[in-house]
Amino acid sequence: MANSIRDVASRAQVAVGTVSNFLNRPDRVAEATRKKIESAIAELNFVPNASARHLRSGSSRTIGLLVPDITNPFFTEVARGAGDTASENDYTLLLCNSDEDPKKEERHLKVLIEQRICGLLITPSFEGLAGVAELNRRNIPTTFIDRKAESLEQSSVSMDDFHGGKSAVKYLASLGHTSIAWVNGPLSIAQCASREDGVMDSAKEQNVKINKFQVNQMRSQNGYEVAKNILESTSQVTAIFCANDLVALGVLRALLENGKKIPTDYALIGYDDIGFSASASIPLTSIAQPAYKLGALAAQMIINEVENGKKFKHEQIVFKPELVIRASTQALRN
Amino acid sequence: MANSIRDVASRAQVAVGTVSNFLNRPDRVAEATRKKIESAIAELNFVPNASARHLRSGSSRTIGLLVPDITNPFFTEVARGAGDTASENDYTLLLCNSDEDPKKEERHLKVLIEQRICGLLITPSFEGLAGVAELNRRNIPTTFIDRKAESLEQSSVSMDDFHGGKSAVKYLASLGHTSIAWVNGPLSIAQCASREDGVMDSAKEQNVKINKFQVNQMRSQNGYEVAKNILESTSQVTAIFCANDLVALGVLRALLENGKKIPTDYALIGYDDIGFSASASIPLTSIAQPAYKLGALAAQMIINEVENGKKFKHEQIVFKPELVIRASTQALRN
DNA sequence: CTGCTTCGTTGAACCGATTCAGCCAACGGT
DNA sequence: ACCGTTGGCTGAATCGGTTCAACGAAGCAG
Repeated sequence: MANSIRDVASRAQVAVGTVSNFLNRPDRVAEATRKKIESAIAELNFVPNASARHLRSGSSRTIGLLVPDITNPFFTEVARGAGDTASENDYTLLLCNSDEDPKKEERHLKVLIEQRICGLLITPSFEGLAGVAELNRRNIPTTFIDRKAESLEQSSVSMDDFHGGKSAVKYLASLGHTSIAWVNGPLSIAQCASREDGVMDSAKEQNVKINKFQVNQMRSQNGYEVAKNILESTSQVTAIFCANDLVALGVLRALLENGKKIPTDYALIGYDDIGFSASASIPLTSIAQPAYKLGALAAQMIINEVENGKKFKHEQIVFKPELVIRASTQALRN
Repeated sequence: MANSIRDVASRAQVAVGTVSNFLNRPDRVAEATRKKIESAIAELNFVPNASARHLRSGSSRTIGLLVPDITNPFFTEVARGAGDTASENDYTLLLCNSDEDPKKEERHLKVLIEQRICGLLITPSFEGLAGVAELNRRNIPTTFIDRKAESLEQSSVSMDDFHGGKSAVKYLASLGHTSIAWVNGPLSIAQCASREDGVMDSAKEQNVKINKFQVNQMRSQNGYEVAKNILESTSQVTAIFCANDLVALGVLRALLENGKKIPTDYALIGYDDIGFSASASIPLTSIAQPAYKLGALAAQMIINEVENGKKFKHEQIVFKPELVIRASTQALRN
């Protein structure tokens, strides 16, 4: 049932080395031989064994992708991009979800090392993960996604979060809003910190007042809960900017339940531009991040690094996010 | 850098076989020896090579999961469940997304065979996939997810779609609705066909009139588009039941844009109960499917089958979906 | 005709684990 | 004292590919 390359060789009356050449460098095999091998493979229903191949060749042609929350459509898109690119280049993508749990993350990292992945794509959610250091020690190329690498020795594909935060506030200011609620996640997450810097920077420039609110996790439920605080707060904000769309959708639901009208009572902006934002009942204005592209490019970069070794020069690519205007924002009437 | 079991053996002054025993059956190794090996492993930073292990042992401890749309939160949850269960049992999960494209599906199947997966979890979206037949020929256990296996020789974990369709209509009838729009996906998808059977069965029982509508893909955008047809249709439906939540959310958006009120003008029900439905701006009544559980159980079953071989007896497990009532439905006023 | 490439092919060694027959105490029963 | 058993350990063979030195044949130049 499980046929080996030797079965193919004997059936095609050639040496095993020739079959291997046929598989990997078909141009080195003469036409006639090629045909014999082709039909032998077809008759035996032969499919090469990836483990054996990896073992001897030393290269696994497998790249790992470790994301903190596969439930978030943003990462789903990243995974699609990375997966497609991997497939196109005949690499296998091993997708792991840590659920924002450092223990799971470490365990996955260990499995990835056992699999001898040739490269890792990761959105680091914790600082100083032991597993990542381990990867470095083993010289396994690592590329950060959605997080800029500090070291020039490492590649990353990330977004300009400062710019994203800044442009949202600038846009709201241009609509006439002067008092804005800013709902952020934990500042320990690098992305959140940068967005906040952008927000504050723009606020100063535009002479706008920012009211800060905070959620512990960037999920819809947390947005729903924090909305009460916004409604109860004394300061009369007229616009709300949330650090991601999930939170914004939660806020949106809470506001509507309280009889508020969007965008008339409050303008609302999210971040990420996940698919659901466009088809939310009040389509959400959002800061769009090209998630698919992020994943695809990161995969391409790590493949280049794997294949070119020393010659490869690391890059820290930063995309500018784009404001996508929808129904949840409009000019302030007064 | 890449240490082998032999390096460990020589460092610990034992035979390679002993190290292998330590790794796989620690109870057969004496306490003193165990300690020597442990410290050798720690000093050398040794991590076993999965490829070598798989090659010799014949078992890959890898299970494949092939889903049609990783973008759909339902499948994301399935993947989480399967992934967690796999991890807990020291299996590796290889998650593949076919994007509803038969070509991609076949390619992934080929890769999975190369990887010599010991079991496959799949939500078949096309009939008679060549790749699946190939798996059978190679005696690789396959478990269907969200789709009942026809053969008693095959396991499956699925939902009672007939019941789901039936209970939604029954519930709407109990609210006083007598004219219902039923928005279904392609009948070639088994789940859609069964739900429709349930809908029609219940309609007859409850003496309710069903207006059928159809979408080609079960995504939000398609729901948005089909809503126009519903609004323009001459028959005065007072309730709308959609074959999944994504479609229902699209319909919801279109209705609200047209100034309709939910649930007063129309009652609306979706299917799947994805996370977004609860936090949609009009929280959606939906037929809940335990996606995480589906994935987790399917993984557990395939692992049992892999480990128990012939002794294993196949099961076709069918869950009953549950109606979750939220704000998008209420009793008809008249 | 000889020497030099080039092309296509060969087959043994090797990658790093697991497996298993076989070995050597140590121990207990008679 | 002898034998059988058991527990712990050994190391060569093996899994199924890739790699590479070597080789024969063909083609070509001088």
